[in-house]
Amino acid sequence: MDHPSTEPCTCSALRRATRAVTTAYDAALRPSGLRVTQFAILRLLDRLGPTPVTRLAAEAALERTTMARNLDPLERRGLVRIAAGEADARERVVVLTEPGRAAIAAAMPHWRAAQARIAARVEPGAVAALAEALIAAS
Amino acid sequence: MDHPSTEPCTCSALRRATRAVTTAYDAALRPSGLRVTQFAILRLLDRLGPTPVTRLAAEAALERTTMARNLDPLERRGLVRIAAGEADARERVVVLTEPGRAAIAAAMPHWRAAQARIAARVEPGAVAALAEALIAAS
DNA sequence: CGCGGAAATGTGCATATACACGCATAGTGA
DNA sequence: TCACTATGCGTGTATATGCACATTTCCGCG
Repeated sequence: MDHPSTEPCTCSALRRATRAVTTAYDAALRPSGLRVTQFAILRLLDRLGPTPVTRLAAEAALERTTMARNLDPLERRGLVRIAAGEADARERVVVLTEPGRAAIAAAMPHWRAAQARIAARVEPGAVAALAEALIAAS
Repeated sequence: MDHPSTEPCTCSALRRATRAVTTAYDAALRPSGLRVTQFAILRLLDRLGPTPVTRLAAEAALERTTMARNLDPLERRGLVRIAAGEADARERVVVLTEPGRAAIAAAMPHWRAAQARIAARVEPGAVAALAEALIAAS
């Protein structure tokens, strides 16, 4: 081999696939005005109820500061509200608002469509399994 | 089901895995001063030789403007050089410099280590196959 | 040769992601 | 009560990513 630059990079392949899939989901969610990342945060919040930023980040396996910044556009649009913690003054508790709940509902059918389009060609379980394995390996 | 927010999102799972893997690769590449994205671009350039930005983006399946901006830090550090096209004045041809080549070489062992760590737990072929399927489905 | 469409870029804007620091509050042991 | 440590956050900086628009240059046709 004249060039070692031909060996495939697992990380790059993964990033590339993620870009493609994300673009597809974002396109599908377009009418709802949400991106898949934002939709995911809203859904998580819906599941967890009011949650401090750090815990929210942990649940999403996101860097804390990343989560905090990802919340900004959502707060600006009134989809979430951020309140000071009651027991602990350091905490900033994120709360899903009614408009936020409505945004989830509005986006849901588009999200399902995207999910279905992918599932038609790729076993969702396979993705989940591989994702888990990759996370464990990292 | 009281909450539809529990159904797993294929895209989010994938993004999460990619974050984890990227973090691992970036950590491994740390000593080289390159990120995995930058390393990938340099390697691509090494494979292709001098290439206009748009074609480089197409090869990497990256948005054109994204590629252009990803080149900025590399150019700033002198790892690539950007010259005006000779035949076509519109083109901006990206060229791998000697320091760029050296950077690849320096990063290579760290990259291999990261690759090996992942490969020990996850079949690289499986990732590649799934990535391809996902891209095709998007 | 001149014109109109196509191709290659650049720019502005918005979000996503993570690391290094620094601040404020909570909790704990002497 | 008073350090000391641990915890929850915010900010600064840098990169990564993509869309919408505007600009420049090329090329084929009349």
